[in-house]
Amino acid sequence: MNPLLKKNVPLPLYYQIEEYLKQKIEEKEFEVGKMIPSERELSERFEVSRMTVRQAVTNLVNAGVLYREKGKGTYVAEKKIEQPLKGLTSFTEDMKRRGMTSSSLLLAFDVIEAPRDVRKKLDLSEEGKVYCIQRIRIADDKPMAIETTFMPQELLPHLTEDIVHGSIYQYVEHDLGMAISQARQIIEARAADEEEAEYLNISPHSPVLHIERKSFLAQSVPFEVVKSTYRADRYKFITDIDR
Amino acid sequence: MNPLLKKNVPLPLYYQIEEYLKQKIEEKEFEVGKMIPSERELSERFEVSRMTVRQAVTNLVNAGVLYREKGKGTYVAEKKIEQPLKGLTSFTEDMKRRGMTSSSLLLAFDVIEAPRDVRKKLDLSEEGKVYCIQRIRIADDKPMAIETTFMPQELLPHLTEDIVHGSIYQYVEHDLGMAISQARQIIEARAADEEEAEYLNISPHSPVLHIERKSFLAQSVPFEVVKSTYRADRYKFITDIDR
DNA sequence: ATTATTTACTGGTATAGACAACTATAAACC
DNA sequence: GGTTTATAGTTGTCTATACCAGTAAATAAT
Repeated sequence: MNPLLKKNVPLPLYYQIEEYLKQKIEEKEFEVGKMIPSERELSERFEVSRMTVRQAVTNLVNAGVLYREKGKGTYVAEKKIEQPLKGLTSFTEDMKRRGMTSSSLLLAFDVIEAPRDVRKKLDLSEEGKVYCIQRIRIADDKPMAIETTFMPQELLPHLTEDIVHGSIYQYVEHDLGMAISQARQIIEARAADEEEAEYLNISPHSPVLHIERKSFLAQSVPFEVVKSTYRADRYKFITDIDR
Repeated sequence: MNPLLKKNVPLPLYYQIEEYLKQKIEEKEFEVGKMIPSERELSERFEVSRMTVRQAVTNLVNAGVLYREKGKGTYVAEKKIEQPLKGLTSFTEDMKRRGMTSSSLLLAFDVIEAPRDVRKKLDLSEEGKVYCIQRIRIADDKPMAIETTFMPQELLPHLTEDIVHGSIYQYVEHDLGMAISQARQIIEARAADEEEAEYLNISPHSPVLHIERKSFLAQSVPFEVVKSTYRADRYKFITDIDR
C-alpha cells in the first residue's frame, strides 16, 4: 500500500499532493530555484495518474509557489517578500505570524438591529438583524485591540458563542462552505477615547490604529463589517502591493 | 465541420473556449449571476471533451470571471468592486482619485550617505549614497502629509529637481524603462512631534498616520524607501484584498 | 574539433470515460 | 396537503492514454 496518500478519505488526492509539495518546500528538501520531481515521476511515486499530479502542480503554480518551464521542468519559486498579510487573515493567524500567542475576551454576543452605517454597508433591508460580537483581542497576555464584528443573521442562522470562541472564518469556510473572497479595509489613525483607553490599558488620547474591514463572499455578497481599534504602540499594519 | 473552434491552429482549444465565454459575457448573452451552459453541454457544442471545457472554465474561475456551485452550475460573477488603490499610486494619483487637487512644497533635495536603517532596507553597501527628497504634500491647498523619499543614487544617476517636481514614477518607468513591480507598506498610528505638527498645521501630539513604503523593481531590487506622515483628520488609507 | 542528428527527457494539450457528491424537481406515498 | 423517495442534471475527482513541442545531452557524421 502507498503510505504517502490516504485514499478513501474525503481529502482529494490532488490536495494531498499539494500539501506534500508545500511541506517539502518548507523543509527545504525542494530548494528555491531547483527543479521538483517531474510530473511523471510524481505520478509513479504517488501511484496516481499524471493528470492528478498536474492538477496539484497547477494549483501551486497559480498560487505562485511553483513555476513551470516547458521542456525543462517545474521549479520552486522564490518566496515573495516573505508572505505577509496577503489574503484575509484572522486576528489569530495574524498574531501567529508575528510570533505571538493570542487569546480573546468576549465582551458581547448579541443579535441587534443593525446601526444605520452597518445596515448600509451590509446591504440590509429595514429590519436587518445582525450579530454584534465585541471582543478584546489579547496578544502575549496584553490587550492588543478591541474588535466589533457585525454579520447578517440571515447568513449565519446558527452562530453560537462556542463558534465565536473558535475561528469564525474556519466555521464559515469549512462548515458552511461559503468562501470569503474579497475585502476592503479602511485604516486611519485616531486618539483613543476613554472607553478604548480603559480596555486597551493605555492613556486617553494616545494614538490608536482604527481599521474597518468589509468582507465579501464569493458572489460579492457583503458578509461582515469589522471595526477594530489597535494599540498603536503594539501594532503595525503591513500590506503588500503587486502591480 | 464545427465552425465555433478552429482546430489545427496553434491556439489551444481551451483558450478559444475561454475567449468565446468572455465574449458572450461581454455581449450580455450570458448575464451576470445567471448560469452558463453546463460543462457537458459545452463539450457537445464545441465537440471537445469535457476535460477541455473544464480547463477553460477553471481558468475563468481563477480569473474571477465565473464561479461554480457544485450540483447547480457555473455562473457569471459580478464585476469586482470598482478598482480602488490597487497597484502603486503616487500621491498625485491618490489625491486625484479622491477628487482633490494636489501640489507639493520641496523642503530638501540632497544626496547623502544613507542612514543605517535606510541602507539596510535598500541593500546598500557601506558608502551607499542616496537621494533624500523631502516634500510637504498639499491637497486642496491644505497640508496633507510630509513625505521623505530615499532612492539609491546609482539607480538614478541623473535625477534632478525638475524631475522631482513632476512625477518620479513616470520618469522611472517611462524614461528609464524600469518597472516598479512590488511594494510593502507598514502603516502605523503615532502622535505628531513638534516638527511634524508645525509642517502639517496641527497641534502637537495629534494622531498622525505614518506609512513607510519600500518599493521593488521587477527583479526584486529595492528601489526606494518612502516615509510619509499623514494628517489623521484628513487621510484614510484604503486597501483591498483578494483571496 | 565541430557540427548535425538522434534520443530521452520535460511540460502542454486533449480524449473518453467513470464514479462521487450535491441540488432541484418530479413522482410516489401516506 | 404534506412528506418521502426516486431521478435527472450539475460540478468534483480521477484514470489511463496519446500525441505535441520544447530542452539538453549523448551520439553520429563531417
